[in-house]
Amino acid sequence: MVVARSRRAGGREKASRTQYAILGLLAAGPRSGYDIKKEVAERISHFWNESLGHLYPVLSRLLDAGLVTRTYEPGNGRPMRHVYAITEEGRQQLDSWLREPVVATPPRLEILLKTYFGAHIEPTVLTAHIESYRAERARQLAILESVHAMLSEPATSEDARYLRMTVRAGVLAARAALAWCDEALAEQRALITDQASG
Amino acid sequence: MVVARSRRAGGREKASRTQYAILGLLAAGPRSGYDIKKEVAERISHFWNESLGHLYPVLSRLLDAGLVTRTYEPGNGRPMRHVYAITEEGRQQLDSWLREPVVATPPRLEILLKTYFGAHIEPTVLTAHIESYRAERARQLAILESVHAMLSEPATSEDARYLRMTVRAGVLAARAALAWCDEALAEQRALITDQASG
DNA sequence: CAGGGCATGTAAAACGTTACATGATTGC
DNA sequence: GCAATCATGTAACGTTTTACATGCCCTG
Repeated sequence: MVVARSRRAGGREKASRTQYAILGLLAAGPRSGYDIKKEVAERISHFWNESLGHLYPVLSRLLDAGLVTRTYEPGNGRPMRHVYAITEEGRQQLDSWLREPVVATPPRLEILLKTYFGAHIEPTVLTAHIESYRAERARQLAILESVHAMLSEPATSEDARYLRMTVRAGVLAARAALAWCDEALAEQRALITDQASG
Repeated sequence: MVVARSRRAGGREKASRTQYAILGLLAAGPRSGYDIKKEVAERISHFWNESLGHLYPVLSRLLDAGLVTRTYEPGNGRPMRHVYAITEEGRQQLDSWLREPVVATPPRLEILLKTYFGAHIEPTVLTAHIESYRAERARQLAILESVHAMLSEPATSEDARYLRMTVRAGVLAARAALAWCDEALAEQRALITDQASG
C-alpha cells in the first residue's frame, strides 16, 4: 500500500518521494523527524532536501498507514522526541520503490535561465551572477572533496560505500559547473572588451 | 509590480519563476502560449521546463497585470491563436528580476537517492538503474553536442550566443554525469564479483 | 543575556503537473 | 483511417515551502 498518491481513476500513480526518502533513512535505524532533517541537511543536501514542515505530516501519514511505528523518548525539558522505526510493511514498500525505474525530474536552473536571457541585460550583470554562482559551487566543491577524501580512507567502514558514491557525483558535478563558469566568464570578458573597443 | 507573489504581510516576497521565463521569452518577440511551450521544449528543456496547464493561467495573470498585451490571429479551422507581447512595464519587471541575485534551488536527484539507499537492495538492481540513467544522459549528450557544434559554426548569428552558452553547460554536465556512471558501474561490478567469490 | 540549537507541530498559500475537454488539419 | 500536431483552456490534485506558534537549554 502506497500512502500518498493520486486517487485519480485510471491515472498513472505517482507517490511522494518524501515518503520514500523517509523510509530509506529509517531503514538504517530509528530516528525522529528532527534527526531526519539533520541527516538530510548534513549528508545528502547536495542532491536532496526536505523541510521540517513537510516531514512531520508525512511521518504521521506513514504511521497511520502502518509503514512506521512511533515511540517516545524523554526530551529533558524540551518537547518529547518522537522516534519512528520502519515496519516490515514499510520495508516492503521501500524495496518495491527501490526496484522501480528512476523517474527523471526535469531540472530548473535559474542561473541558466538568466544566462539564456543574457541579451536583455548588460554583460557585466550576467558576469556578476556567474561569478557568485561560481563562488558558491567552489565552496561546495571544497566541502565535498574533503568529505570524499575522508570517506576514501582505508579505515572507513563499508557502510560509507553508497554515501561516498553520491559524494563523488557531487564532486564531478561541481567541477563541471566550475569549468562551465570559467568558460562563460572568459566569453563574457571577450564580449565586454569587444564592446569597449568596437 | 510583481504579479504572482506571496501576499503574506512582512514575509520575504518570492515570485513565480514561470512568469519571468515567459517575460524573458516574450522579450525576444510576440508568441502564443503554445509557441512558448514549444520553444521551451525544443531549446531549453535541458535546464528548464514548463507545462501548458501552467502557462495559460500565468499568461492570463500577466495580461491582467499589464505586463503583456494580447492580440488574436486566425486559427484556420483550429482555435484562434492568442499572441502575447511584452509591454514596457513587463520589460521593467524582467529587467529588475534579471538583476536580482540568482536563487539557488536545492536539487532532488532520485538516482542519487536510490544510490544512497543502495545497501537495501541487491547491487544488480542499482546497477541496472545507473545503466539506464547513463543511457538517457548519453542520448542527451549526443543531441547537445550536435546542437553545440551547429551553434559554433562561424555562420551562426550572434543571437545564438547565450543559447550556446546554456547548451555548453548541458554538455559539460552530461559528460560529468556519464563519468560518474562509469565510475559507479565499475565499483558495482567490483562489489558483485567480490560477493560471488567471497 | 542574546542567539542558536533542540523539538514538535499547524496553517496558509503558492507552485506545478496531469487529466479532461474539444476539434480541425496534416502526414503516413 | 490513425496518429500527431495545432491550439486553447479548466479542474482536480498533490507537493512543498514558509511563516507561525511554543518553549527550554546551552554557549559565548
